[in-house]
Formats: sequence, C-alpha cells, structure tokens
Amino acid sequence: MIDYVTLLKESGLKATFQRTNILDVVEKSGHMSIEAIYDEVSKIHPSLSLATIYKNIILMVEKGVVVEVPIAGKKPKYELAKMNHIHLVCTECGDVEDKPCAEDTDKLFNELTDKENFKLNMRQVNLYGVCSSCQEAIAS
Amino acid sequence: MIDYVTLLKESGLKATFQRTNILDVVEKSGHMSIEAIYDEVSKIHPSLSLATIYKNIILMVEKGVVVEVPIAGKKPKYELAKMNHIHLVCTECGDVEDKPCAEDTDKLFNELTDKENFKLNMRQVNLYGVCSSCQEAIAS
DNA sequence: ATAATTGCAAATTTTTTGCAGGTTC
DNA sequence: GAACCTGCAAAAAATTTGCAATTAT
Repeated sequence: MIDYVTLLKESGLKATFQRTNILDVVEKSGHMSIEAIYDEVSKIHPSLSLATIYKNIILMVEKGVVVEVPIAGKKPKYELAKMNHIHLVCTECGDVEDKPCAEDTDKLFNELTDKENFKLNMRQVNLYGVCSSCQEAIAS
Repeated sequence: MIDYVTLLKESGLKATFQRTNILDVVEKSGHMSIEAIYDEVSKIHPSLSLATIYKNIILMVEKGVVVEVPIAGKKPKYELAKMNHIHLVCTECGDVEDKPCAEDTDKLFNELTDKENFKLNMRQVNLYGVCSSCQEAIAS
C-alpha cells in the first residue's frame, strides 16, 4: 500500500483520516465519482460529510495528488495522479479502465503541439465503447 | 453555411428557430458551454429560455448532431459532430482548438481496443496546456 | 389537425460557503 | 498553541420537470 500520509504531507496537506481514506478507495477502485467516494468512505467513517469530499477533492486536484477525469455525458471521476495512460470508458456499465499510452502516440502529440507552439502540460485520452463483459451480457 | 434545417429534419427533429440558431453559434465558435450558447442566442432571440437550451442540447446529443466535449475542471462544451480530431485546451483562456487526428494515432487506438475486445465507438483526445497567445501574454 | 416544442416557474440536484468545534503537527 | 480541517446547516448554482401556449409539419 502506498504511503498516503507521506504523499499528503509532501503536498503540503495534513494527513487526516478522511484524506487517506479517500486516496485509498480511489486507488482501489481506479476511478470514482464524488458520490461513489462519499458512499465508500462513509462505510468506514459514517459521520463523514459530503462537503468534506468536495473540499478535499478540490484541494488534492490543486495539489496534483488527484486528477479529474471528465467523461462525456457523465459526472467526472477522479483518479490518483499517475503515468500517461488511456481511458477505456464503457458506455454500458460506466467503468473506466486504464491502458498504457503507446510511446508513439505520445510522440505524435508532442510533435503536434510543438508545431503549434502550444505548451503541452497534460493529455487525456478517452476511448468510448462497450467493454467485453458488457458485450457478452448484451449478446445473451 | 451548413443547412441546419435539413440536418435537423434528417435527425427527426423539427427545425425551430432556436435549434438552427444553437447550431449556428456553436458552429461559428467551435466549442461552447451551455451558458455561452444561451448568451449568444439570446442576443438574436431575447425571449429564449435557458431550459430550452438544456432540452435541445440533450436532444441533439442523443441524435448525434452535437457532441459533448468534457473538460477537466470546467463545465463541458459542445461542438457539432465532426471527423475525428484532437482538442488543444488552453488552461489559461479556456479556448479549445481542433487539430486533425493523425491516422497513426487512430490506428494505434484501433489496435489497442481490438486486442482488448473493446468495441470502440468514439474517441476524445484533450491536450491541456497554454496556447501561444496566452504564452505571449504571460511573458510580457 | 396533430404532435412537437417553447418559455415560464417551480422543483430538484449539485456544489459551495461560513463557522463552531476538533485535530494535526 | 497555531494553523488547518471537519461536519453541519444554510446558501448558491446548475439542471430538470410540468404545463399551458405556441409553432412546425
């Protein structure tokens, strides 16, 4: 398990029970909406306030600990900051899966933005479709 | 100018003044938020209701006439349905610019999803950074 | 003529804020 | 002990809904 206490402190945030637990459930699930985080952390900490989730997600996104993953037609989800990757978004079950980003793609993006004189800071790739298990479920 | 009346009718929607004007301003600007569309169309049609924008955007997204462009940390914007392309999102001024999507990138995405047995329907690539004019503005 | 669409107002949902009490460092 | 953080409740913002009047086909 990642050391969230250290991660938070290095980011200039106090390591509260709420924060380490948010990071923990997000890490386990991969990608979660605000509501889902609230529901999950509430199980361990029933007095949790939704406002606390909002405040902390906003803070942790600012500090770069967490990244917002915007999704067409849905509420955004949040993930831990990690290496460049691609999101496979299933439009049936709503699940998001990470795939490593091919180096070639990265290079193309860099070339493109260099040519435009655009200072590239972050890339987000969402591929929308139907995951294999939902395809099976639909077929049957 | 594109024939929005035909486009709407082919999509099974009545060609109202509100709808053709929404499509018109979105096409001109490229990418607009709900509020921006409302502000812009209101200039030509002051009695316009915000609820009408919501209802129509939802409908036109369903019909595939318009596409939602989700953007990290912002409200989503909307664009006319068009060929695969990449979004350069300026985090300073909020502007979104389209760039043609390299065929190579497309091929990589297809290979990746084929391997996963993921039925790919739509791709969205957002590259976040600072556009050249904002870089200049910051430098000076 | 019919069915769809609009605009309004109200309802609902989502997000933000202020602040008193509690926690971390 | 000081600064930061939480949870609550209230406020604000964003979105959705129901419905009577209007409009497109």
